Amino acid sequence: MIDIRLIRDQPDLVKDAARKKGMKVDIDQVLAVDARRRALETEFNELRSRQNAAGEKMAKASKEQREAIKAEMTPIKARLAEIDAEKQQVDESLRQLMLLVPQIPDAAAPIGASDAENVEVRRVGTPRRKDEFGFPFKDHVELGTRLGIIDMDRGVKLAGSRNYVLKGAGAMLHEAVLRLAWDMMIERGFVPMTVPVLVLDKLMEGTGYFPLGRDQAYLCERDGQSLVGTAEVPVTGYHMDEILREDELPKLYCARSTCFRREAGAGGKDTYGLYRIHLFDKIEQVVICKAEAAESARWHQAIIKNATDLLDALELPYRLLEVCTGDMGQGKVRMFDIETWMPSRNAYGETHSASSFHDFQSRRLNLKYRDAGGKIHVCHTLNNTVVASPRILIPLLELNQQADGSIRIPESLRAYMGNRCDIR
RNA sequence: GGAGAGAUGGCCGAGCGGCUCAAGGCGCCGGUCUUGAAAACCGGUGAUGGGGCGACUCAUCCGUGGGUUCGAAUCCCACUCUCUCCGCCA
Repeated sequence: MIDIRLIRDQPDLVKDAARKKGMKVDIDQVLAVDARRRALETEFNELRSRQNAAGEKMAKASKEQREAIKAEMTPIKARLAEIDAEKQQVDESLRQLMLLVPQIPDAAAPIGASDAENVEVRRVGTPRRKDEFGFPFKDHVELGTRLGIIDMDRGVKLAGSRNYVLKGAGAMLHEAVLRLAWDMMIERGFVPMTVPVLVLDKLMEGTGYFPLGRDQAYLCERDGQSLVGTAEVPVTGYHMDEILREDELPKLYCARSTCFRREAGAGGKDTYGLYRIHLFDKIEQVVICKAEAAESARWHQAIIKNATDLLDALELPYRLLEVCTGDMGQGKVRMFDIETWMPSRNAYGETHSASSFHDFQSRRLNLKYRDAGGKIHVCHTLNNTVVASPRILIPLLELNQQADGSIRIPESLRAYMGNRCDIR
């Protein structure tokens, strides 16, 4: 949600944003409905004012006067009922329209139509191609299956396509990367939380996943709840409907959650292995900060660094991409993806996504703060993956494979793996 | 799942059809007093939307949504949530 006053004052700016993001939204319709809403409100307020005045007189009126006032109020009452009915409809349709309006992308964000136009910022580490291992390369599925730590077939047997089972050292490695990330974030001052993963729809709407991303979520419609695709939803929504004090900002949170994604529309894309799956676990970092672009931008860099530091600790090669307007999504001002090198794909694959929303989520969530002078502002929010597993196991297993099919465990993970140095 | 109680401003809490434009207290802010602080005393202190350059002004908000009424925090209905007891249970 953006400030409706911005649409009133600079409709072209908003139309331009929609164009850059490749979104269809009728801004003129928004303006028309908004104008109607205000007209109704003005009339309503006027009549209500008269009704209130009549009510005061009524309290100390004689019997005859009362009858006169009643008669006078009858048509006003009827008109108020009419206005109220129309206003409810208009309010709701305005709300629905506003939920579709995009956030204005940052001027620095590359303009483009799809992920093909994302811009590489930098590469860190040296990618190794399949033929550079000095022995026959095996992908993560083959490695994991041979070692008995990944079981794709039984995952599908239990839960259908895009499901899997990790066992033994595979389950341990999954847990190890999450623990490493968890401990690192706590050390950096982020407050760890456990949060609900089945949340009310208004939280999905508040964080911007509904209505446009509704088909990506598993719905529990009977209960008005949905399974989250990321802990970002409950963590960012944690302070919903609150007015925080400026001196308690920024709020730095991290949470682990299981993430549920329908992957609707993915069709037959990425059906192989642990890449695109319906369920995974993730440590997510969320920042709620003051409504200042520079402050937001600083935190954006900080949460990106948290993620790249983790990848460095895992000894994985990656690249940082700035996501273009057409690929960044409705709510975002600016967005960076981190892609980690995955030899089996012979490419970098997305493992992290760092987004800055400015006030987009906070407006939907009614999340504000009061500054020292008592003035109220809408917060800014940001989030980024710290680590998502098992996707991260793809490069971790593939890049650490050894000639005999065993897996070397990076040093940073060994403490979480019973001090083992390898999986064999 | 069964029975009962409750939901009021940042917090506690009164109000149970029209002097409530929500009492009182706490907290917070400002002032007086004081060497300074505390205490005491005085004053102020919500959100949202509309209108106005502005001092302002109008409306809405007492869990949510309906209803009764000239008028609802107050009466009626439904729902949600919280607490207590019982049952079940990781």
